[in-house]
Amino acid sequence: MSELLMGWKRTHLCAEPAIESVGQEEVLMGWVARRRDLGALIFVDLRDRSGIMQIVFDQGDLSAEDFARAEHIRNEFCIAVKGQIVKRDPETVNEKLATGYIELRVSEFKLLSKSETPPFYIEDDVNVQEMLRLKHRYLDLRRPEMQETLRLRHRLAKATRDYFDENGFMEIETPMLGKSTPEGARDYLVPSRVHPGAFYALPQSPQLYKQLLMVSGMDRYFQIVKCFRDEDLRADRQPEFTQIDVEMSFVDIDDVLSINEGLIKRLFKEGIGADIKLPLKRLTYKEAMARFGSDKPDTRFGLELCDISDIAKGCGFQVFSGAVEKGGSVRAINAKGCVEKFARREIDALVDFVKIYRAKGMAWISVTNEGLKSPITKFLTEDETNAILSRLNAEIGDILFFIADSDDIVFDSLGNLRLELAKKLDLIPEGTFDLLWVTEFPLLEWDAENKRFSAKHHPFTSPMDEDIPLLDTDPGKARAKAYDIVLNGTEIGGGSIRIHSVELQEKMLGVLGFSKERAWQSFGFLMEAFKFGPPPHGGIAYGLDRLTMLLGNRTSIRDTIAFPKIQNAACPLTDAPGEVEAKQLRELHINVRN
RNA sequence: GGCCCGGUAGUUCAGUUGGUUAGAAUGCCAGCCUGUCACGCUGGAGGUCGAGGGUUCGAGCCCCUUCCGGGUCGCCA
Repeated sequence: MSELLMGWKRTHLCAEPAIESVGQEEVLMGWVARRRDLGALIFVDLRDRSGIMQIVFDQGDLSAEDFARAEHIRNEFCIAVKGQIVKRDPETVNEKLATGYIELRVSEFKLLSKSETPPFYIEDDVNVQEMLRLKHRYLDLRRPEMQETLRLRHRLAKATRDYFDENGFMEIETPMLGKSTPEGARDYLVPSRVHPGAFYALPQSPQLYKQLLMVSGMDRYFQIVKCFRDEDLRADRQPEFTQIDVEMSFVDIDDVLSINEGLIKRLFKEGIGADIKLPLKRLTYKEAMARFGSDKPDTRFGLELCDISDIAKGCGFQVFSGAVEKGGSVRAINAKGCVEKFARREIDALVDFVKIYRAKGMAWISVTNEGLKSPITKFLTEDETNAILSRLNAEIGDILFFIADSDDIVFDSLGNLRLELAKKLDLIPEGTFDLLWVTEFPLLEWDAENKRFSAKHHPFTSPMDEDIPLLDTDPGKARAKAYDIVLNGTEIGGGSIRIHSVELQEKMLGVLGFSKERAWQSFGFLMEAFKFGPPPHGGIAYGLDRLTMLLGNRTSIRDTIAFPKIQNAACPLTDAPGEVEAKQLRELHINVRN
């Protein structure tokens, strides 16, 4: 028995005693959340991970010496109290507290440890700079809402393990120290002491290992696993993050989607008690882009995009006709009833907004009861204008916004304008969960900087069967057996059916600009394995942090991670990364330039 | 790497056209108080205005540089 506890044993968590416990002697341990000192009577809100119990120090119940000690208790002191659970008088019941109809009258207490005055109050509406919370993360994590978020995360992880276990999946660990491969994000590198000048890479995902496990006949694999990407951070992006990684053999797209819909249903149920209807909606990539300007569309509201390229094609407005001639398009959004809501100032602000997404400008037409107001109608014939109005179902009070450019810029800027408008117009319903699959992604995208194709998903993604011939003729047109799952406009997971033949894998790498030699140098171990009876296989990976963020209704991924990094990838609590001793560097054969 | 926003008591903020000793709330400390629950009352302490430089008789405020934090574009297969 611990010296410090002197034989005391905790009988309950703070919020556990209920009305049935009245009359019993209990021992609670926890932190002082608040103290109300009325002189000869002191109330303390005692907090632990279960919640709060009000405890009462009454001068009459304690020795003079003990009561004097109680007067020195301060916030965040860690204490143990022994006493009787009593029912509160009806007029002193606190409805706001789950335990508000009872309290503990202290007969004895122990100070387990003192606390300095905390730099911020430990409560849910904390309202301090996040940096301060992160420097004292151990205090931040005492806050009930942080504890609940981590509990949610735990429930999601547990539901994942239960679900996959019940469905014949096995959790298998894969190496953290792997091989750096070209393609994809920047790797975190780990120098090898034994191999001078050689480096391991921390995994960006266990992709290749899980494919090898399929070749091994593991059939159904999953893993909740840390992954690492050395790229710039965002509110929803951390350099180390956790994936729910899944792979299955002898499957095609529908098999993967259906087993994963089961997982999604389970996660929502056990995570937040929500019922999700199956099957989930599906949109092809093409349709998602055309209607929403995004491959992760938020379909909780309208404001869909409308293609007017055919009308704009030969029109007198050079910006419109030119964009179409160069192979781009002209598309528009009808902001219903916005004439009253947006003054010229706000319209100009929206024109600036789309420039973030490389749009060179944005045309607009206000349909007012005094006629059309627009900087562009003077370049259009009456027929063209009418055709546009009619295509967009324009009515008095509407503002139409137009982007003319290459398709990627049109989609990106209008897609984001759509989200911005929805925010401004308050069109997004709170508390609803909008889930859908986006399918038939393009296999490749053109990398203009390096003048070559790169894989939209990754180089191991299978083309759709009917598009395989396109690899030889028009690779840019080939669609992939790839799918993303989208929740409220955020991608929460993505995957694909993989290539499982040496020939197709070689061809794919060839399209990506790999010589046969370099392909084998980089991915030979995978293709070598494919020589030995690889099963058809595919899978998916989810971002557990993001999923927790969305289900927990948090705005930052950092709130779902116990010890997150800040924007410059440092840890404010430990000050990582830090310098190391010269000896360590010498052993690793590393010279650091200053 | 680019763009935007921010940095003033422990904390959250205010600070007028550049003008006296930089304020408020809360927290903290002390005293009083037996039914509070954001307890109350009285009193007190607490500031490198992120840092450096400049303009000025005078800078929290204007200018330049820089550091730090957040958001975002690029980037993130």
